[in-house]
Amino acid sequence: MLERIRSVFVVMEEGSLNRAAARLGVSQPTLTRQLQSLEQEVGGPLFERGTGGVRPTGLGYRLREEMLPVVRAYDAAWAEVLAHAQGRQSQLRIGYLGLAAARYLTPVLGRFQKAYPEIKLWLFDQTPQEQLTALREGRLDLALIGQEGASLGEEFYQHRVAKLGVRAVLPFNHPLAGQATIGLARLKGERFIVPSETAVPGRKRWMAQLCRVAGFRPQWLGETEAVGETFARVVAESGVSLLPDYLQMIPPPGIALVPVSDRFATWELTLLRQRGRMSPGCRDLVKWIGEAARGPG
Amino acid sequence: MLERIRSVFVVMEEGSLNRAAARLGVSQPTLTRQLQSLEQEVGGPLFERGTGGVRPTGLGYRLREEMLPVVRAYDAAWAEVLAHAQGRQSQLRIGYLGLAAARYLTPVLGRFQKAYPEIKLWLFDQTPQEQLTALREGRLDLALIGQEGASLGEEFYQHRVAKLGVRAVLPFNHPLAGQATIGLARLKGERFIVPSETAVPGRKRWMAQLCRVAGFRPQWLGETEAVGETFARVVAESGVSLLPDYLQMIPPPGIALVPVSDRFATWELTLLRQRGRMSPGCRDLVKWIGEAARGPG
DNA sequence: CCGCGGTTATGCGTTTGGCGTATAATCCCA
DNA sequence: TGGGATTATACGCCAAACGCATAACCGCGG
Repeated sequence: MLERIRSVFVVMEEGSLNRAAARLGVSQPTLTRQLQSLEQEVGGPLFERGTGGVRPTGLGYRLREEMLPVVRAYDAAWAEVLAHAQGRQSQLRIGYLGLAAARYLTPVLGRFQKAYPEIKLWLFDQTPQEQLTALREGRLDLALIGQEGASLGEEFYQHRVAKLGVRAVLPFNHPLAGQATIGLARLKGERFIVPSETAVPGRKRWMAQLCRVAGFRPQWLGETEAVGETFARVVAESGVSLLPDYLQMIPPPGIALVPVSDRFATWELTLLRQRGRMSPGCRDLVKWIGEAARGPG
Repeated sequence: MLERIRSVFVVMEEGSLNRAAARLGVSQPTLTRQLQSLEQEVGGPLFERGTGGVRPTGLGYRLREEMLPVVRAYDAAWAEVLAHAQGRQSQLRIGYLGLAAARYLTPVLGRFQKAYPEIKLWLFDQTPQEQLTALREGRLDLALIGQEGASLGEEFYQHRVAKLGVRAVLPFNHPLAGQATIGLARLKGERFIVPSETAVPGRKRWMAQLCRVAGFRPQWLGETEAVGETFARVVAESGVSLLPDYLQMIPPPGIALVPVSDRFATWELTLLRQRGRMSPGCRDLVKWIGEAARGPG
């Protein structure tokens, strides 16, 4: 059908079925029939036939006006898809959690841009849930996400980047706030602030699992939509929370971040990507992020 | 090809070739082969096949991201074309010469909007040349244009709207400026200002023709790009010009518009439209403009 | 351990839609 | 009144696409 429409453009340029057919590499009767079938589908004549050639009708002009940008967009989109298929990716879109970026993502970006100057990097600071839907909609090529993505191993490929420790989030005046490290069991009886399932899917399950191993069942004080809100409610409502130990993270005022000493208290930083072959640029980026995370850590 | 791409969307929604084939009304083997052929053209797999269904690859997601807006645009454009073919035009775009509009176009617009409230009228104040190219590109449905369009009867349909007289454009201090009417022959020896061929195609030929019938050959003083420029140069360089007798036209300062008395000195106001069937709205508009022009005139 | 229900892939015969060649019908112009 | 254009039609052929039947594979549960 698109080819028929393209033919219409050529016929309008040439003003003659003969010449248009020559340009299109088909015979004149074929072009005539193509046009007839298209006109039947549209429901009106696109050209007035004469002995000196063909002249567009208003409908023909209208069709070109409406369809020309569509055909151009189609060609551009098709070229993009072909480029992607051949690994000649022109862009790489990475979703990340603001907290994790500075330590694991930033150091690699300079190196990547030097090695692949032709690839434009897009960075999106998004919640894990946003990253997942963006991955599903194809708006993202990579997602730097936490352990919560483990359950999505079916849906996406995952690369383990680093295994982090855990820090307890305590209000500054909490009795344990001054400790260098604490065992998770000492948080028994505390009431936990947890991100909502829509904001950070799986986080609640992860925290519950840790508490279970530590020997108690956590009581939930409430759910939040952003990490800043978590901090605020920990302070305001004397709750506690658990957070992956992103290195170099500065605790906000009123908050103490105390490392959890238990060996089992870990959190996997994983990189999710869509199924299928990786382009060389993407492969290197994944590799380097892994090195940067494991090397100095 | 577009149908293949649509199929990809459905398969991504369903996650299963079986269900997608059912929704698409084709057999599963057919859908499998369609997908295979599309993947071969793209140059990479769009889905990973598993025993539990299919999962999109990055390439598949990318294809949907690129092609979904294209397909939507295609559908919208197609609907527009179909509507146009059935005469259910949602808009009517009219080009007009500023000078002629007030007298012939404005009175009809109110009536038209009452009769066809669902049709959006677009009015474009353009030079005749601009109107012609706009007609050719399908950006205009009607063009209110002068006799210069007569030579284009091959290319477009024309409706004679009115036959106007002619006025001589004279500087205010010209010896003939005070006359009630003049014969064209008295302009012999004057030097004429004429719009350029690109601004008002055919106008120069029309003026030459009138002068020839009046018994002399005009001398050209220069060409202008707009009617305001014509007035300015008539005053500044003591030239003369000829203008269709748009009724109710107010002469600008320094200019006298003297009616030409010769019977042959006429100018046809014509309405050009693209070839092919007219929608009812367009037909009425053309009819009413003609009535408005002939009735009181 | 085996079979059942689910998946996708493949082979085969048929159909149909589209193409090209040859030809007709028409018009403009010399 | 022909010659050189034009577009439309008739006919035969072929290839692409479809559906049916079946193969191959997987997971799960008895």
